[in-house]
Amino acid sequence: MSKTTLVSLAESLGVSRQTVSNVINAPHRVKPETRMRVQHAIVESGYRPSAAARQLRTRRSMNFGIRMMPVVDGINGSILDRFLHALTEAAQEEGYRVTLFCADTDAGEIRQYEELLKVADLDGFVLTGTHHGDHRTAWLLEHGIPFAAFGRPWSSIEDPFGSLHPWVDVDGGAGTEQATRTLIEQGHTAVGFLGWPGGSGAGDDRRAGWARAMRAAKLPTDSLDIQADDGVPAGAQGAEQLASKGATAVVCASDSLALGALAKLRQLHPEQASPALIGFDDTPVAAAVGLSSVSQPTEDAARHIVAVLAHQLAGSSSPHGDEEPAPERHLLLPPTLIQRTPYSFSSST
Amino acid sequence: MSKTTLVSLAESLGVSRQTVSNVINAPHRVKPETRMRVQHAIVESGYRPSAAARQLRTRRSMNFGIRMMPVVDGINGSILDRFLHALTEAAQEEGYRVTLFCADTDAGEIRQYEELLKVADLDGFVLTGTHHGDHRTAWLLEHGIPFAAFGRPWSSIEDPFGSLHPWVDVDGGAGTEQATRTLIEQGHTAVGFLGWPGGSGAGDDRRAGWARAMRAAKLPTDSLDIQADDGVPAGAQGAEQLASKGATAVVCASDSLALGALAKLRQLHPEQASPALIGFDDTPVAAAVGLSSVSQPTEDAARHIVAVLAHQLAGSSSPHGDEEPAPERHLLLPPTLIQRTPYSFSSST
DNA sequence: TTACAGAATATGAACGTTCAAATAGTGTTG
DNA sequence: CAACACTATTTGAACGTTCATATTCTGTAA
Repeated sequence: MSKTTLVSLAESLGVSRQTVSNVINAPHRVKPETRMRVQHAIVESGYRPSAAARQLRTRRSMNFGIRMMPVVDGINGSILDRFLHALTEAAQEEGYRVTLFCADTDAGEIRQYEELLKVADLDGFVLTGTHHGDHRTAWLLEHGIPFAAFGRPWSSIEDPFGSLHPWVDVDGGAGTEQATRTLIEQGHTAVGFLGWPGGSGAGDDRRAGWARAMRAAKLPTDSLDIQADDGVPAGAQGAEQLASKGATAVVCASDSLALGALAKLRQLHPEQASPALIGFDDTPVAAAVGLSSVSQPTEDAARHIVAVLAHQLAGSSSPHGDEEPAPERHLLLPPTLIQRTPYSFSSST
Repeated sequence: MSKTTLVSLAESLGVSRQTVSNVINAPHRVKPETRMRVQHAIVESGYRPSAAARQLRTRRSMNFGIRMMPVVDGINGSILDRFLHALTEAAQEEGYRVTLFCADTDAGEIRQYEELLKVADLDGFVLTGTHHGDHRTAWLLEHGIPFAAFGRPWSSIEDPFGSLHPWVDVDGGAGTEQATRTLIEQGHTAVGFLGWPGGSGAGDDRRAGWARAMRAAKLPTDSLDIQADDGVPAGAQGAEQLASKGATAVVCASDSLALGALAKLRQLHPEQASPALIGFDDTPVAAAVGLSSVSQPTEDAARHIVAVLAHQLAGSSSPHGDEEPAPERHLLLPPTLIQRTPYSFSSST
């Protein structure tokens, strides 16, 4: 039971290796009858073409890379898990594999690109955590390396849809806007926003969504906008400030902040079991404590990223008539508001 | 600036390809003078050997696979992030790459093994989530595929150190034991255990640690042992039961359970800002809410797994005198108790 | 029947590396 | 100085594909 190869399989069938190869890569070139016969033998023998040999010849590895960011907070980073899983799954379905790599900085990431392109012949990359002044996209574009980003090109945010590279992102602003609107509809007139200091792209976007909803309802936003570094303690502190300014409801830029706010609001208003509070990212923690949160369609985003990347890769090798319709190169997905009632831990449970 | 290859580099130096190859793979065979010259040229040109060509010839890909488990809870799963990051980093340092793959079931995982071995020529695998009646290890052993597991072989738990395959695990029992002891030293005599239903390997192990500490202190364990499915609500419920049985402190099998317990205990004893409570896994949530927790040395585990796997892979190709001392094939790492004071969210913050 | 076009299949070469074996170089020794 | 034992370097072949081209087959028209 030695290894099946193109040649050994061809010999045992009395055809040439190229015919077997064609059955796999260009079935239309083979007479239906032979094709069937070969296909049957392929299944029978469990033959799989060697990626290495194929890669050596075609210079394509059917493999793309994604960087593991250094673990920071983890509470928000945990959505990466879902993303990575969905990405791997989608890639697998399209016949691609996902290779991980580490880098501490963007510069380090670029160095890894060079390395991986030469050594492993990666076909492309998936970028996450795009930000202002991101050098990675420029480098990749310049070198003509296929890639797709999870995150808008914040550097040229005036016209993200005119961007040269494909990206997929979640419309955070629409999420906070909806969250705010929901709270307003529930009767709140002083909805505070608890977000990060300005300058962080995603953070500003989420803040803008809140402001839009407030303006649309002709409600004042003055002094209801708190800037706090991400984290539970800062969330508690911010919630306290907002409460003192008269806010009766709070929209947060992250679940970490919301978690702190939840604890603080409960402390301030013990009579009120379910504070009017909405977090962001729908992390496991939010689900765990029953916190309403804006949920990003991570799976959809991952799937689309793979689609865009795969289309780009396939397109470059066979520039003839398109079979598949080209997936959108720039896609802004709407998030979903997950409404929950915080667990009251009442004795009746 | 066309691609540098072994041949092009050799030509420009006036040596043969094999000499350059030797400088890379067996430097001792090359005269120091030539070696220097070649090494310099390699750096100069930024030459990197093609993984595909190498793999085709040597049948080794310097690549191992790890499965992305379906996302379940997430609150505990988030330690996977840290593990994966550390694994990738360690692998990278040893010259290996990490390929992800998905499977819903163990059987699916085995199917992927077959596929990946044939197609991508993966050199080995890292297993996570070992459990009773795990078929994966048997399959891999049977087929002679190198692998290392994160998790003891629970199926043959009588003699884990006699196991045929290498594994690394964290001594959960030692963790809960230490946690319990710490609480006892603080004066508690009725320390409850809030864990999962029996039969889950890791869960039983953690329960046993608690029981050991209690027995050692000659304290009764009757009715202080609660079995609950993982999750925040179940944690709250369990904590309430324990409180009604007179427990003044609680050790939990997971942070999810502890999080629920924390909320419940605060509700039951509002005067007591910091309930005597210890969780497990030191997840980001625990850090966020200031919950004491047993921390697994995930990074060390990952690093050791890579070491064992790399040693196994290197060993099989060069069975001569060992340079590196062989890393332990079976390793039980002690966890660390991280003590924290739950955030009180007091106005003074 | 012959010639010819088009479909179907087969053959040689190449991708970039390492292995195995051959050749050239360098002292050492009788 | 010839024979030898090493060390250092080179050469041919092979890994398993796909590309480009060549060959064979089949049917149709002259």
